[in-house]
Amino acid sequence: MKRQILSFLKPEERLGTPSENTIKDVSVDCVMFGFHADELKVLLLKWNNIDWSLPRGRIYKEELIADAASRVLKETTGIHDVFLQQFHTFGAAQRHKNYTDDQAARLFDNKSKESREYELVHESIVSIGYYALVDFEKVVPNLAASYQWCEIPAIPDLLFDHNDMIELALVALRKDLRYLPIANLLPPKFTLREMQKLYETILNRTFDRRNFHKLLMSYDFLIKLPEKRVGTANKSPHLYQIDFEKYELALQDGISY
Amino acid sequence: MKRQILSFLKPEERLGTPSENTIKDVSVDCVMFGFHADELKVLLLKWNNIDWSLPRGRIYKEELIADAASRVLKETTGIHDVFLQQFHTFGAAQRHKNYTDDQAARLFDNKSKESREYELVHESIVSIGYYALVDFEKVVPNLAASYQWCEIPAIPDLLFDHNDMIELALVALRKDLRYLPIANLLPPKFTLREMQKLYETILNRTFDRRNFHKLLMSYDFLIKLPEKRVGTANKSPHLYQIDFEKYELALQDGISY
DNA sequence: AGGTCTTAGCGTAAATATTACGCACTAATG
DNA sequence: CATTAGTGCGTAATATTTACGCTAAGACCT
Repeated sequence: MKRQILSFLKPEERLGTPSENTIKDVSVDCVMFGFHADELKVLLLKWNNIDWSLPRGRIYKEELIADAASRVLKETTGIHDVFLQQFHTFGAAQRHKNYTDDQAARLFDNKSKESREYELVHESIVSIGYYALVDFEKVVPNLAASYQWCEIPAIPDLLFDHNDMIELALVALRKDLRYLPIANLLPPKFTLREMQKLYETILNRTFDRRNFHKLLMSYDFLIKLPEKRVGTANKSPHLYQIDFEKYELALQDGISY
Repeated sequence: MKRQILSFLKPEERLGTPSENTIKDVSVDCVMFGFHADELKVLLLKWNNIDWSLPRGRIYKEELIADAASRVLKETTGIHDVFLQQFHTFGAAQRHKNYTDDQAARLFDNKSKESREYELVHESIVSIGYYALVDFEKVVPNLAASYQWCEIPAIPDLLFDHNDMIELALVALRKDLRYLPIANLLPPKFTLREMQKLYETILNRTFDRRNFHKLLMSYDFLIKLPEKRVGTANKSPHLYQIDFEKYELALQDGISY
Protein backbone atom coordinates (compact mmCIF):
# COMPACT_ATOMS: atom_id res chain seq x y z
CA MET A 1 0.00 0.00 0.00
CA LYS A 2 1.39 3.34 -1.02
CA ARG A 3 1.41 5.83 1.79
CA GLN A 4 1.77 9.41 0.87
CA ILE A 5 3.96 11.70 2.91
CA LEU A 6 1.26 13.94 4.23
CA SER A 7 3.41 16.98 4.73
CA PHE A 8 3.04 17.59 1.03
CA LEU A 9 -0.70 17.57 1.30
CA LYS A 10 -2.52 20.72 2.18
CA PRO A 11 -2.34 20.98 5.98
CA GLU A 12 -6.10 20.81 6.29
CA GLU A 13 -5.95 17.39 4.71
CA ARG A 14 -3.22 16.17 6.96
CA LEU A 15 -5.55 13.99 8.96
CA GLY A 16 -5.91 11.99 5.79
CA THR A 17 -8.96 11.35 3.74
CA PRO A 18 -11.23 8.96 5.55
CA SER A 19 -10.99 5.96 3.31
CA GLU A 20 -11.68 2.29 3.15
CA ASN A 21 -8.22 1.72 4.55
CA THR A 22 -8.32 3.83 7.68
CA ILE A 23 -10.34 3.38 10.82
CA LYS A 24 -13.22 5.76 10.85
CA ASP A 25 -13.82 8.15 13.75
CA VAL A 26 -10.41 7.51 15.33
CA SER A 27 -7.21 9.54 15.25
CA VAL A 28 -3.80 9.35 16.85
CA ASP A 29 -2.54 12.63 18.31
CA CYS A 30 1.05 13.14 19.41
CA VAL A 31 2.47 15.41 22.06
CA MET A 32 6.13 15.67 21.21
CA PHE A 33 8.36 16.78 24.04
CA GLY A 34 11.80 18.21 23.42
CA PHE A 35 14.25 19.79 25.84
CA HIS A 36 16.31 22.81 24.97
CA ALA A 37 17.82 25.73 26.83
CA ASP A 38 16.54 24.39 30.15
CA GLU A 39 12.99 24.42 28.85
CA LEU A 40 10.58 21.62 28.08
CA LYS A 41 8.99 22.28 24.71
CA VAL A 42 6.22 20.85 22.59
CA LEU A 43 6.13 20.68 18.82
CA LEU A 44 3.18 22.49 17.25
CA LEU A 45 2.12 22.43 13.62
CA LYS A 46 0.19 24.98 11.63
CA TRP A 47 -3.15 23.37 10.82
CA ASN A 48 -4.30 26.04 8.46
CA ASN A 49 -2.53 29.34 7.93
CA ILE A 50 -3.39 30.63 11.34
CA ASP A 51 -4.30 27.97 13.90
CA TRP A 52 -1.94 25.60 15.66
CA SER A 53 -2.44 21.96 16.59
CA LEU A 54 -0.55 18.80 17.50
CA PRO A 55 0.55 16.29 14.88
CA ARG A 56 -2.31 13.93 14.23
CA GLY A 57 -3.33 11.29 11.76
CA ARG A 58 -5.42 8.23 11.10
CA ILE A 59 -4.82 4.54 11.67
CA TYR A 60 -4.75 2.00 8.87
CA LYS A 61 -6.91 -0.99 9.51
CA GLU A 62 -4.16 -3.58 9.67
CA GLU A 63 -1.85 -1.36 11.64
CA LEU A 64 -0.83 -1.50 15.30
CA ILE A 65 -1.80 1.72 17.01
CA ALA A 66 1.76 2.29 18.16
CA ASP A 67 2.95 1.89 14.57
CA ALA A 68 0.35 4.37 13.45
CA ALA A 69 1.60 6.88 16.00
CA SER A 70 5.16 6.59 14.83
CA ARG A 71 4.14 6.72 11.18
CA VAL A 72 2.01 9.80 11.79
CA LEU A 73 4.94 11.55 13.43
CA LYS A 74 7.14 10.65 10.52
CA GLU A 75 4.66 11.79 7.93
CA THR A 76 3.87 15.07 9.60
CA THR A 77 7.33 16.01 10.84
CA GLY A 78 9.89 13.78 9.16
CA ILE A 79 11.04 12.52 12.54
CA HIS A 80 11.47 8.79 13.02
CA ASP A 81 12.60 6.26 15.59
CA VAL A 82 11.38 8.14 18.61
CA PHE A 83 10.23 6.91 21.97
CA LEU A 84 6.44 6.88 22.06
CA GLN A 85 4.12 6.20 24.93
CA GLN A 86 0.34 5.96 24.90
CA PHE A 87 -1.11 7.97 27.76
CA HIS A 88 -4.85 8.49 27.32
CA THR A 89 -7.75 8.21 24.91
CA PHE A 90 -10.02 11.19 24.47
CA GLY A 91 -13.67 11.13 23.52
CA ALA A 92 -15.97 13.21 21.48
CA ALA A 93 -17.76 15.10 24.17
CA GLN A 94 -14.59 16.38 25.78
CA ARG A 95 -14.09 18.11 22.49
CA HIS A 96 -16.96 20.55 22.73
CA LYS A 97 -14.50 23.32 22.65
CA ASN A 98 -15.34 26.97 22.52
CA TYR A 99 -13.67 28.07 19.37
CA THR A 100 -13.46 31.74 18.65
CA ASP A 101 -15.65 32.84 15.80
CA ASP A 102 -12.58 33.20 13.63
CA GLN A 103 -11.33 29.72 14.42
CA ALA A 104 -14.76 28.25 13.79
CA ALA A 105 -15.00 30.01 10.47
CA ARG A 106 -11.66 28.67 9.35
CA LEU A 107 -12.33 25.15 10.63
CA PHE A 108 -15.85 24.78 9.47
CA ASP A 109 -15.50 26.67 6.27
CA ASN A 110 -18.16 29.23 7.11
CA LYS A 111 -20.63 26.69 8.36
CA SER A 112 -22.04 27.53 11.74
CA LYS A 113 -20.00 26.22 14.62
CA GLU A 114 -23.21 24.75 15.94
CA SER A 115 -23.15 22.46 12.94
CA ARG A 116 -22.30 19.38 14.90
CA GLU A 117 -22.60 17.22 11.85
CA TYR A 118 -19.80 19.05 10.13
CA GLU A 119 -17.64 18.80 13.20
CA LEU A 120 -18.13 15.07 13.37
CA VAL A 121 -16.97 14.68 9.82
CA HIS A 122 -13.97 16.90 10.09
CA GLU A 123 -12.72 15.88 13.49
CA SER A 124 -12.09 12.37 14.61
CA ILE A 125 -14.40 11.46 17.41
CA VAL A 126 -11.97 9.39 19.42
CA SER A 127 -8.35 10.45 19.72
CA ILE A 128 -5.67 8.18 21.09
CA GLY A 129 -3.02 10.32 22.75
CA TYR A 130 0.68 9.46 22.58
CA TYR A 131 3.56 11.44 23.87
CA ALA A 132 7.01 11.33 22.35
CA LEU A 133 10.35 12.08 23.95
CA VAL A 134 12.87 13.35 21.45
CA ASP A 135 16.31 14.80 21.36
CA PHE A 136 15.66 18.40 20.44
CA GLU A 137 18.89 18.71 18.47
CA LYS A 138 18.39 15.58 16.42
CA VAL A 139 14.93 16.61 15.42
CA VAL A 140 14.77 18.78 12.38
CA PRO A 141 11.24 18.64 11.10
CA ASN A 142 11.08 18.51 7.33
CA LEU A 143 7.82 20.14 6.73
CA ALA A 144 5.99 21.88 3.99
CA ALA A 145 3.81 23.42 6.68
CA SER A 146 5.34 25.58 9.35
CA TYR A 147 6.03 24.40 12.85
CA GLN A 148 7.14 25.70 16.19
CA TRP A 149 8.83 24.37 19.32
CA CYS A 150 6.82 26.03 22.04
CA GLU A 151 7.58 26.24 25.76
CA ILE A 152 4.76 24.79 27.80
CA PRO A 153 3.66 28.00 29.56
CA ALA A 154 3.58 29.88 26.24
CA ILE A 155 1.41 27.45 24.32
CA PRO A 156 -1.34 29.30 22.48
CA ASP A 157 -4.97 28.32 22.24
CA LEU A 158 -4.83 25.19 20.09
CA LEU A 159 -7.48 23.55 17.95
CA PHE A 160 -9.53 20.60 19.16
CA ASP A 161 -8.81 19.61 22.76
CA HIS A 162 -5.09 19.73 22.21
CA ASN A 163 -4.40 22.04 25.14
CA ASP A 164 -5.96 19.50 27.49
CA MET A 165 -4.00 16.74 25.83
CA ILE A 166 -0.69 18.44 26.46
CA GLU A 167 -1.58 18.97 30.09
CA LEU A 168 -2.51 15.33 30.56
CA ALA A 169 0.57 14.18 28.67
CA LEU A 170 2.73 16.10 31.10
CA VAL A 171 0.99 14.56 34.08
CA ALA A 172 1.51 11.11 32.58
CA LEU A 173 5.15 11.86 31.84
CA ARG A 174 5.75 12.85 35.46
CA LYS A 175 4.11 9.67 36.67
CA ASP A 176 6.02 7.51 34.22
CA LEU A 177 9.34 9.19 34.84
CA ARG A 178 10.52 6.51 37.21
CA TYR A 179 10.10 3.75 34.66
CA LEU A 180 10.80 5.54 31.38
CA PRO A 181 13.81 6.17 29.18
CA ILE A 182 13.95 9.86 29.85
CA ALA A 183 17.34 9.85 28.20
CA ASN A 184 15.51 10.15 24.89
CA LEU A 185 15.08 13.82 25.62
CA LEU A 186 18.81 14.42 25.69
CA PRO A 187 21.42 14.45 22.93
CA PRO A 188 23.81 11.48 22.89
CA LYS A 189 26.40 13.54 24.73
CA PHE A 190 25.33 15.80 27.54
CA THR A 191 26.55 17.32 30.77
CA LEU A 192 25.33 16.38 34.22
CA ARG A 193 23.95 19.87 34.64
CA GLU A 194 21.78 19.39 31.54
CA MET A 195 20.40 16.15 32.86
CA GLN A 196 19.70 17.69 36.23
CA LYS A 197 17.89 20.60 34.62
CA LEU A 198 15.82 18.14 32.61
CA TYR A 199 14.63 16.36 35.72
CA GLU A 200 14.07 19.62 37.53
CA THR A 201 12.00 20.96 34.68
CA ILE A 202 9.81 17.92 34.30
CA LEU A 203 9.30 17.32 38.00
CA ASN A 204 9.09 21.00 38.80
CA ARG A 205 11.41 20.83 41.77
CA THR A 206 15.08 21.32 42.44
CA PHE A 207 17.84 18.91 43.35
CA ASP A 208 21.00 19.43 45.27
CA ARG A 209 23.80 19.39 42.72
CA ARG A 210 26.00 17.06 44.76
CA ASN A 211 23.27 14.63 45.71
CA PHE A 212 22.08 14.43 42.12
CA HIS A 213 25.62 13.71 40.99
CA LYS A 214 26.05 11.00 43.59
CA LEU A 215 22.72 9.40 42.83
CA LEU A 216 23.28 9.25 39.09
CA MET A 217 26.75 7.82 39.54
CA SER A 218 25.42 5.14 41.84
CA TYR A 219 23.21 3.82 39.02
CA ASP A 220 26.33 3.18 37.06
CA PHE A 221 24.88 3.76 33.60
CA LEU A 222 26.76 6.94 32.75
CA ILE A 223 30.01 6.90 30.86
CA LYS A 224 32.20 9.91 31.41
CA LEU A 225 33.85 11.03 28.20
CA PRO A 226 37.24 12.69 27.96
CA GLU A 227 35.68 15.52 25.97
CA LYS A 228 34.24 18.65 27.45
CA ARG A 229 31.60 21.07 26.41
CA VAL A 230 33.54 24.07 25.10
CA GLY A 231 32.58 27.69 24.90
CA THR A 232 30.76 27.89 28.20
CA ALA A 233 31.50 30.45 30.85
CA ASN A 234 33.81 29.28 33.59
CA LYS A 235 35.02 25.72 33.87
CA SER A 236 34.05 23.46 30.99
CA PRO A 237 31.89 20.57 32.09
CA HIS A 238 32.57 16.99 31.07
CA LEU A 239 30.33 15.26 28.60
CA TYR A 240 28.60 12.01 29.46
CA GLN A 241 27.11 9.19 27.48
CA ILE A 242 24.59 6.56 28.43
CA ASP A 243 25.48 2.89 28.61
CA PHE A 244 22.14 1.73 27.31
CA GLU A 245 22.45 -1.84 28.47
CA LYS A 246 22.93 -0.79 32.06
CA TYR A 247 20.37 1.95 31.62
CA GLU A 248 17.65 -0.53 30.70
CA LEU A 249 18.48 -2.58 33.74
CA ALA A 250 18.23 0.44 36.01
CA LEU A 251 14.87 1.34 34.48
CA GLN A 252 13.44 -2.07 35.22
CA ASP A 253 14.10 -1.55 38.89
CA GLY A 254 12.75 1.97 38.68
CA ILE A 255 14.96 4.97 39.06
CA SER A 256 13.99 7.20 41.93
CA TYR A 257 14.57 10.89 42.31
CA MET B 1 -32.89 8.56 23.15
CA LYS B 2 -34.14 5.24 24.40
CA ARG B 3 -31.39 2.89 25.42
CA GLN B 4 -32.25 -0.73 25.68
CA ILE B 5 -30.89 -2.83 28.50
CA LEU B 6 -28.66 -5.06 26.49
CA SER B 7 -28.73 -8.00 28.83
CA PHE B 8 -32.08 -8.87 27.33
CA LEU B 9 -30.61 -9.00 23.89
CA LYS B 10 -29.01 -12.14 22.63
CA PRO B 11 -25.47 -12.15 24.06
CA GLU B 12 -23.95 -12.07 20.58
CA GLU B 13 -25.68 -8.78 20.03
CA ARG B 14 -24.52 -7.33 23.28
CA LEU B 15 -21.96 -5.12 21.61
CA GLY B 16 -24.93 -3.32 20.13
CA THR B 17 -25.91 -2.93 16.56
CA PRO B 18 -23.56 -0.53 14.85
CA SER B 19 -25.89 2.32 14.17
CA GLU B 20 -26.00 5.95 13.24
CA ASN B 21 -25.81 6.72 16.93
CA THR B 22 -22.73 4.79 17.95
CA ILE B 23 -19.12 5.33 17.02
CA LYS B 24 -18.06 2.83 14.45
CA ASP B 25 -15.02 0.62 14.98
CA VAL B 26 -14.66 1.51 18.67
CA SER B 27 -15.68 -0.38 21.78
CA VAL B 28 -15.29 0.04 25.51
CA ASP B 29 -14.17 -3.09 27.38
CA CYS B 30 -14.28 -3.37 31.15
CA VAL B 31 -12.13 -5.41 33.50
CA MET B 32 -14.12 -5.58 36.68
CA PHE B 33 -12.14 -6.42 39.78
CA GLY B 34 -13.77 -7.75 42.91
CA PHE B 35 -12.23 -9.11 46.09
CA HIS B 36 -13.60 -12.11 47.92
CA ALA B 37 -12.21 -14.85 50.14
CA ASP B 38 -8.72 -13.36 49.97
CA GLU B 39 -8.75 -13.58 46.17
CA LEU B 40 -8.83 -10.93 43.49
CA LYS B 41 -11.44 -11.84 40.93
CA VAL B 42 -12.59 -10.65 37.53
CA LEU B 43 -16.13 -10.73 36.21
CA LEU B 44 -16.55 -12.74 33.02
CA LEU B 45 -19.64 -12.97 30.84
CA LYS B 46 -20.76 -15.71 28.49
CA TRP B 47 -20.51 -14.28 25.00
CA ASN B 48 -22.26 -17.16 23.29
CA ASN B 49 -23.19 -20.38 24.98
CA ILE B 50 -19.62 -21.50 25.38
CA ASP B 51 -17.03 -18.73 25.19
CA TRP B 52 -16.23 -16.16 27.85
CA SER B 53 -15.37 -12.51 27.47
CA LEU B 54 -15.29 -9.22 29.35
CA PRO B 55 -18.25 -6.82 29.40
CA ARG B 56 -18.03 -4.62 26.34
CA GLY B 57 -20.15 -2.18 24.42
CA ARG B 58 -20.25 0.73 22.06
CA ILE B 59 -20.05 4.48 22.58
CA TYR B 60 -22.83 6.85 21.59
CA LYS B 61 -21.67 9.78 19.58
CA GLU B 62 -22.52 12.50 22.06
CA GLU B 63 -21.32 10.49 25.01
CA LEU B 64 -18.21 10.90 27.14
CA ILE B 65 -16.13 7.75 26.98
CA ALA B 66 -16.18 7.42 30.75
CA ASP B 67 -19.97 7.63 30.69
CA ALA B 68 -20.08 4.99 28.02
CA ALA B 69 -17.95 2.70 30.18
CA SER B 70 -20.25 3.04 33.15
CA ARG B 71 -23.36 2.65 30.99
CA VAL B 72 -21.93 -0.47 29.38
CA LEU B 73 -21.28 -1.99 32.78
CA LYS B 74 -24.79 -1.20 33.87
CA GLU B 75 -26.35 -2.60 30.71
CA THR B 76 -24.37 -5.80 30.72
CA THR B 77 -24.29 -6.53 34.45
CA GLY B 78 -26.82 -4.30 36.18
CA ILE B 79 -24.06 -2.79 38.28
CA HIS B 80 -23.92 0.97 38.63
CA ASP B 81 -21.99 3.72 40.37
CA VAL B 82 -18.65 1.98 40.33
CA PHE B 83 -15.15 3.37 40.25
CA LEU B 84 -13.84 3.27 36.70
CA GLN B 85 -10.38 4.04 35.40
CA GLN B 86 -9.20 4.10 31.82
CA PHE B 87 -5.92 2.23 31.49
CA HIS B 88 -5.09 1.50 27.84
CA THR B 89 -6.45 1.51 24.32
CA PHE B 90 -5.99 -1.58 22.21
CA GLY B 91 -5.71 -1.74 18.46
CA ALA B 92 -6.81 -4.02 15.73
CA ALA B 93 -3.61 -5.81 15.00
CA GLN B 94 -3.07 -6.87 18.60
CA ARG B 95 -6.27 -8.75 18.13
CA HIS B 96 -5.03 -11.30 15.60
CA LYS B 97 -5.70 -13.93 18.11
CA ASN B 98 -5.33 -17.61 17.50
CA TYR B 99 -8.79 -18.83 18.14
CA THR B 100 -9.36 -22.54 18.33
CA ASP B 101 -11.30 -23.90 15.38
CA ASP B 102 -14.31 -24.29 17.63
CA GLN B 103 -14.14 -20.70 18.86
CA ALA B 104 -13.72 -19.40 15.34
CA ALA B 105 -16.68 -21.39 14.14
CA ARG B 106 -18.87 -20.00 16.88
CA LEU B 107 -17.62 -16.46 16.45
CA PHE B 108 -17.61 -16.30 12.72
CA ASP B 109 -20.67 -18.37 12.14
CA ASN B 110 -18.92 -20.98 10.05
CA LYS B 111 -17.06 -18.47 7.93
CA SER B 112 -13.36 -19.16 7.74
CA LYS B 113 -11.36 -17.62 10.55
CA GLU B 114 -9.13 -16.14 7.87
CA SER B 115 -12.10 -14.06 6.85
CA ARG B 116 -10.66 -10.83 8.16
CA GLU B 117 -13.52 -8.89 6.70
CA TYR B 118 -16.00 -10.70 8.85
CA GLU B 119 -13.84 -10.18 11.88
CA LEU B 120 -13.67 -6.45 11.27
CA VAL B 121 -17.42 -6.24 11.16
CA HIS B 122 -18.05 -8.31 14.22
CA GLU B 123 -15.31 -7.02 16.44
CA SER B 124 -14.58 -3.43 17.18
CA ILE B 125 -11.23 -2.46 15.82
CA VAL B 126 -10.20 -0.16 18.64
CA SER B 127 -11.05 -1.07 22.22
CA ILE B 128 -10.72 1.39 25.06
CA GLY B 129 -9.93 -0.53 28.22
CA TYR B 130 -11.33 0.47 31.61
CA TYR B 131 -10.95 -1.31 34.88
CA ALA B 132 -13.54 -1.14 37.63
CA LEU B 133 -13.10 -1.66 41.35
CA VAL B 134 -16.22 -2.99 43.00
CA ASP B 135 -17.37 -4.35 46.27
CA PHE B 136 -17.84 -8.02 45.56
CA GLU B 137 -20.74 -8.33 47.98
CA LYS B 138 -22.65 -5.36 46.70
CA VAL B 139 -22.43 -6.54 43.16
CA VAL B 140 -25.15 -8.91 42.14
CA PRO B 141 -25.22 -8.95 38.38
CA ASN B 142 -28.74 -9.04 37.02
CA LEU B 143 -28.15 -10.87 33.84
CA ALA B 144 -30.05 -12.89 31.33
CA ALA B 145 -26.74 -14.34 30.25
CA SER B 146 -24.60 -16.25 32.66
CA TYR B 147 -21.57 -14.82 34.39
CA GLN B 148 -18.71 -15.87 36.59
CA TRP B 149 -16.37 -14.28 39.13
CA CYS B 150 -13.07 -15.83 38.23
CA GLU B 151 -9.80 -15.78 40.17
CA ILE B 152 -7.02 -14.32 38.09
CA PRO B 153 -4.86 -17.44 37.82
CA ALA B 154 -7.86 -19.52 36.76
CA ILE B 155 -9.09 -17.32 33.94
CA PRO B 156 -9.82 -19.39 30.85
CA ASP B 157 -8.90 -18.57 27.29
CA LEU B 158 -11.13 -15.59 26.53
CA LEU B 159 -12.36 -14.20 23.25
CA PHE B 160 -10.69 -11.26 21.52
CA ASP B 161 -7.58 -10.04 23.33
CA HIS B 162 -9.32 -10.03 26.68
CA ASN B 163 -6.66 -12.11 28.41
CA ASP B 164 -4.05 -9.50 27.56
CA MET B 165 -6.40 -6.77 28.70
CA ILE B 166 -6.81 -8.28 32.14
CA GLU B 167 -3.07 -8.61 32.52
CA LEU B 168 -2.49 -4.98 31.59
CA ALA B 169 -5.34 -3.84 33.81
CA LEU B 170 -3.67 -5.51 36.75
CA VAL B 171 -0.35 -3.86 35.99
CA ALA B 172 -2.11 -0.50 35.78
CA LEU B 173 -3.95 -1.16 39.02
CA ARG B 174 -0.70 -1.88 40.82
CA LYS B 175 0.83 1.30 39.47
CA ASP B 176 -2.21 3.39 40.37
CA LEU B 177 -2.63 1.88 43.80
CA ARG B 178 -0.98 4.76 45.58
CA TYR B 179 -3.42 7.34 44.24
CA LEU B 180 -6.59 5.32 43.86
CA PRO B 181 -9.63 4.65 46.00
CA ILE B 182 -8.83 1.03 46.61
CA ALA B 183 -11.56 1.04 49.24
CA ASN B 184 -14.03 0.47 46.42
CA LEU B 185 -13.00 -3.16 46.46
CA LEU B 186 -14.16 -3.63 50.03
CA PRO B 187 -17.61 -3.74 51.59
CA PRO B 188 -18.60 -0.71 53.66
CA LYS B 189 -17.63 -2.55 56.82
CA PHE B 190 -14.52 -4.67 56.87
CA THR B 191 -11.81 -5.92 59.18
CA LEU B 192 -8.20 -4.81 59.12
CA ARG B 193 -7.18 -8.32 58.16
CA GLU B 194 -9.37 -8.12 55.07
CA MET B 195 -7.85 -4.84 54.02
CA GLN B 196 -4.36 -6.19 54.58
CA LYS B 197 -5.14 -9.26 52.50
CA LEU B 198 -6.45 -7.01 49.74
CA TYR B 199 -3.22 -5.09 49.55
CA GLU B 200 -1.16 -8.23 49.81
CA THR B 201 -3.09 -9.82 46.99
CA ILE B 202 -2.86 -6.89 44.63
CA LEU B 203 0.76 -6.08 45.36
CA ASN B 204 1.76 -9.72 45.65
CA ARG B 205 3.76 -9.24 48.84
CA THR B 206 3.19 -9.57 52.56
CA PHE B 207 3.00 -7.01 55.33
CA ASP B 208 3.75 -7.26 58.98
CA ARG B 209 0.42 -7.27 60.79
CA ARG B 210 1.46 -4.70 63.37
CA ASN B 211 3.16 -2.35 60.96
CA PHE B 212 0.19 -2.44 58.62
CA HIS B 213 -2.10 -1.60 61.50
CA LYS B 214 0.09 1.30 62.61
CA LEU B 215 0.42 2.68 59.10
CA LEU B 216 -3.30 2.59 58.38
CA MET B 217 -4.11 4.20 61.69
CA SER B 218 -1.64 6.98 61.04
CA TYR B 219 -3.61 7.97 57.93
CA ASP B 220 -6.53 8.62 60.19
CA PHE B 221 -9.28 7.73 57.73
CA LEU B 222 -10.53 4.58 59.44
CA ILE B 223 -13.40 4.62 61.89
CA LYS B 224 -13.45 1.74 64.30
CA LEU B 225 -16.96 0.46 64.84
CA PRO B 226 -18.25 -1.09 68.06
CA GLU B 227 -19.45 -4.08 66.06
CA LYS B 228 -17.44 -7.15 65.38
CA ARG B 229 -17.39 -9.76 62.70
CA VAL B 230 -19.09 -12.75 64.25
CA GLY B 231 -18.74 -16.43 63.52
CA THR B 232 -15.00 -16.43 62.96
CA ALA B 233 -12.60 -18.73 64.68
CA ASN B 234 -10.90 -17.29 67.74
CA LYS B 235 -11.25 -13.67 68.70
CA SER B 236 -13.76 -11.70 66.66
CA PRO B 237 -12.16 -8.85 64.79
CA HIS B 238 -13.55 -5.34 64.91
CA LEU B 239 -15.21 -3.87 61.87
CA TYR B 240 -13.98 -0.63 60.37
CA GLN B 241 -15.49 1.99 58.16
CA ILE B 242 -13.89 4.60 55.96
CA ASP B 243 -14.22 8.30 56.62
CA PHE B 244 -14.37 9.22 52.97
CA GLU B 245 -13.56 12.86 53.42
CA LYS B 246 -10.29 12.08 55.16
CA TYR B 247 -9.70 9.20 52.76
CA GLU B 248 -9.79 11.49 49.74
CA LEU B 249 -7.31 13.79 51.41
CA ALA B 250 -4.94 10.92 52.10
CA LEU B 251 -5.22 9.77 48.49
CA GLN B 252 -4.21 13.15 47.19
CA ASP B 253 -0.94 12.88 49.06
CA GLY B 254 -0.55 9.32 47.96
CA ILE B 255 -0.79 6.38 50.30
CA SER B 256 2.36 4.34 50.44
CA TYR B 257 2.76 0.69 51.31
C1' DA C 1 48.03 37.35 37.92
C1' DG C 2 44.24 37.29 40.68
C1' DG C 3 39.20 37.21 41.25
C1' DT C 4 35.13 34.77 40.42
C1' DC C 5 32.23 31.41 39.02
C1' DT C 6 31.32 26.57 38.03
C1' DT C 7 32.34 21.68 37.69
C1' DA C 8 33.69 17.44 40.07
C1' DG C 9 34.04 14.72 43.82
C1' DC C 10 34.48 13.54 48.64
C1' DG C 11 32.48 13.13 53.16
C1' DT C 12 29.06 13.45 56.79
C1' DA C 13 25.25 14.80 59.98
C1' DA C 14 20.39 15.14 60.53
C1' DA C 15 15.88 13.92 59.45
C1' DT C 16 12.57 10.40 57.78
C1' DA C 17 10.92 6.11 56.38
C1' DT C 18 10.97 1.19 56.42
C1' DT C 19 11.33 -3.19 58.47
C1' DA C 20 11.50 -6.53 62.05
C1' DC C 21 9.88 -7.92 66.09
C1' DG C 22 8.97 -8.07 71.37
C1' DC C 23 5.34 -7.63 74.69
C1' DA C 24 0.89 -7.12 77.14
C1' DC C 25 -3.75 -7.59 76.94
C1' DT C 26 -8.21 -9.19 75.08
C1' DA C 27 -11.47 -12.38 73.38
C1' DA C 28 -13.36 -16.46 71.15
C1' DT C 29 -12.99 -21.56 70.47
C1' DG C 30 -12.45 -26.30 71.72
C1' DC D 1 -7.45 -23.53 80.49
C1' DA D 2 -4.63 -23.99 76.45
C1' DT D 3 -4.55 -22.20 71.89
C1' DT D 4 -5.03 -18.98 68.54
C1' DA D 5 -5.77 -14.45 66.63
C1' DG D 6 -6.95 -9.42 67.19
C1' DT D 7 -5.42 -4.85 69.16
C1' DG D 8 -2.20 -1.67 70.30
C1' DC D 9 1.85 -0.19 72.31
C1' DG D 10 6.95 0.41 72.03
C1' DT D 11 11.61 0.12 70.14
C1' DA D 12 15.93 -1.08 67.74
C1' DA D 13 18.16 -1.75 63.33
C1' DT D 14 18.40 -0.22 58.59
C1' DA D 15 17.74 2.36 54.65
C1' DT D 16 16.69 6.43 52.25
C1' DT D 17 16.41 11.30 51.65
C1' DT D 18 17.98 15.84 52.38
C1' DA D 19 21.14 19.40 53.55
C1' DC D 20 25.44 21.06 53.29
C1' DG D 21 30.67 21.67 54.28
C1' DC D 22 35.02 21.20 52.02
C1' DT D 23 38.76 20.70 48.49
C1' DA D 24 40.51 21.05 43.97
C1' DA D 25 40.48 22.21 39.26
C1' DG D 26 39.46 24.81 35.06
C1' DA D 27 37.93 28.60 32.26
C1' DC D 28 36.67 33.23 31.73
C1' DC D 29 37.19 38.28 32.91
C1' DT D 30 39.62 42.39 34.15
